[in-house]
Amino acid sequence: MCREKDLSTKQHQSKTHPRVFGPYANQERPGGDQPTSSTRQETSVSQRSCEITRPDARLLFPKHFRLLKSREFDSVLKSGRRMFTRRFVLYVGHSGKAFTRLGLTTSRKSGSAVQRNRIRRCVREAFRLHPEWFVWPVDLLVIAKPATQREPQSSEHPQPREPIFSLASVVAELGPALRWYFQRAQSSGGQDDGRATKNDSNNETQ
RNA sequence: ACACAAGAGCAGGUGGCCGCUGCGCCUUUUUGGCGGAGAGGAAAGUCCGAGCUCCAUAGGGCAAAGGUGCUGGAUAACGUCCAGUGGGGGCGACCCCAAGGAAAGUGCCACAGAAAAUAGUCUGCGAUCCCAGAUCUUCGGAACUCGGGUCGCGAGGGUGAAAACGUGCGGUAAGAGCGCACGGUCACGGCAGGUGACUGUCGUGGCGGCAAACCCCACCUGGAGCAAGACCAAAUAGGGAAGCGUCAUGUUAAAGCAUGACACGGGCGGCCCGUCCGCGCUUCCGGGUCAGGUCGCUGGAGGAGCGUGGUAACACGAUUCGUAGAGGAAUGGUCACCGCCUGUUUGAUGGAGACAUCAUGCAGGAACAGAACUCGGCUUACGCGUUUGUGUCUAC
RNA sequence: UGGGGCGUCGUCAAGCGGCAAGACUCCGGUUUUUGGUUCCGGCAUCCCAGGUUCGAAUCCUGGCGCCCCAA
Repeated sequence: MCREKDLSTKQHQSKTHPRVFGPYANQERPGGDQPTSSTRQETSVSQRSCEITRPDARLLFPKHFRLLKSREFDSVLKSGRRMFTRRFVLYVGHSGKAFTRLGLTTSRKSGSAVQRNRIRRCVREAFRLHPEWFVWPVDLLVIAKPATQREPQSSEHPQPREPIFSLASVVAELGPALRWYFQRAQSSGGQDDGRATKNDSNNETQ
């Protein structure tokens, strides 16, 4: 756990976001193909400006697109693939429905009620504006990290105004992670490797 | 100009696009469209008081536990608010006070100090006696010093946060509230004022502090809380409600009826009175649990201005307004413009200058903080401008 | 949401009005050729702010933080 955190912070300081997940792919498949090199360079920041004023598609987010029940949360937590970013922990599991559902968890350690509302709204808006992230329907669970772990290099920054949540920062953080997930799952032969990836990730964390 | 005190207030605005949750209407009855609404002064902390809901009687008495504590009023109620009394702080505007009882009782007051509370004696003051010394002597003694014994005293020194009311005079062998005058404070009584706390005055008597130490006095408090609770559906599993206590005697063929006696255990979150329940049988069919749904769920001790009454809190009257209801938890994201503040560039005006005002460009900032049943308060967090008042300085 | 409990040195903690014990750690010194051990010394805003008291870690009030429980 702490080893991965050190890895992610070090990668973040070098400002190469998509390479955060590089070591995992190499470790799991030592002699395999690497198809992610061609699409690694395109980032979601360039697509963001045109998507806001896109007039052709309605980007709705009704209630049944969300995870509502406790056992739905438990099933995603038990059988989903776990990923880490700088401020979130992601669980991606199989959706039984024809659409992608989103679940959010912000504990009391991640800030006051105003900050928790801010985190949920930003993540929900990023989920709503980017349906092209999801190649097939999944159940996505986003857990916010505590405020102390969220900003590991805050002592080096003199200004305390830096860790404010904005939509652009959330999109820049979640987009590459989900794109890497779908590319790797597609290359390994479809959606049936949820168990295997979960076991692999557990082996890596130890 | 600076520093402060009190009061009332606001919580940047407008528009475009894309979204979320209720409500109403129309189509469809999966859904879609239109209209309109959508966080706060503290929504927070959960510190008090209530509404509302349930709990086997919330019925009485005693006790325990907890809370409150100057007076009068306001209020549904309050530990809240208003007005006053007393005390304290500040030069002042003004602010603060859990502010009953130490004369009901118990207890404590470390260290220091003689003594920390029925006063007492380390240094002391004084009287008297004894011993010794030296001086004077009319040889009888006189007065003094040192030491010791007895008695009286509560003044001075020193200690301490606090030393047995303070100061002055009298008084005495020495002294002492021992007496007197003035003053402080407390209790009681009289008179005057006030609804009252209390104030003024006179008289009598007294004089350590601590009750946010135990306690005493007066008053108040049943408990749990909307995840309370009600209904519906499904599954699981066997229980739930109502009636009947026992014995003896009398009567009766019996059942039954009447009278009398008696019993244990448990419940009513302590005890007593009081009251309810029991084992088994009979009759009836509903009952419990659960992040399933619906209701509870927002119109209420509601707000605004006006009039009347009241010093005020507040009350009354009529008018007017319509004001969030989520449930893994909505009330948002983004862009543009305007407005505010700070820093800075340039220009203009005023001025000797410092600097001030206006215009313009750039950069940055805009606090504390998110309803979970609802109200009345308290406390805490925090940005801004404004009104009134006080003090100091400078100028006229 | 509701109900409980606790904050004392870097850590574990005692102390319930009168000098803040102790153990481990750390720092400085001593012993030793050196290290360890031993010995000596040091290191506290008693979570914060007010109040009661002569005097507060303790008593009272209000905040802040942490932990636990019920669903």
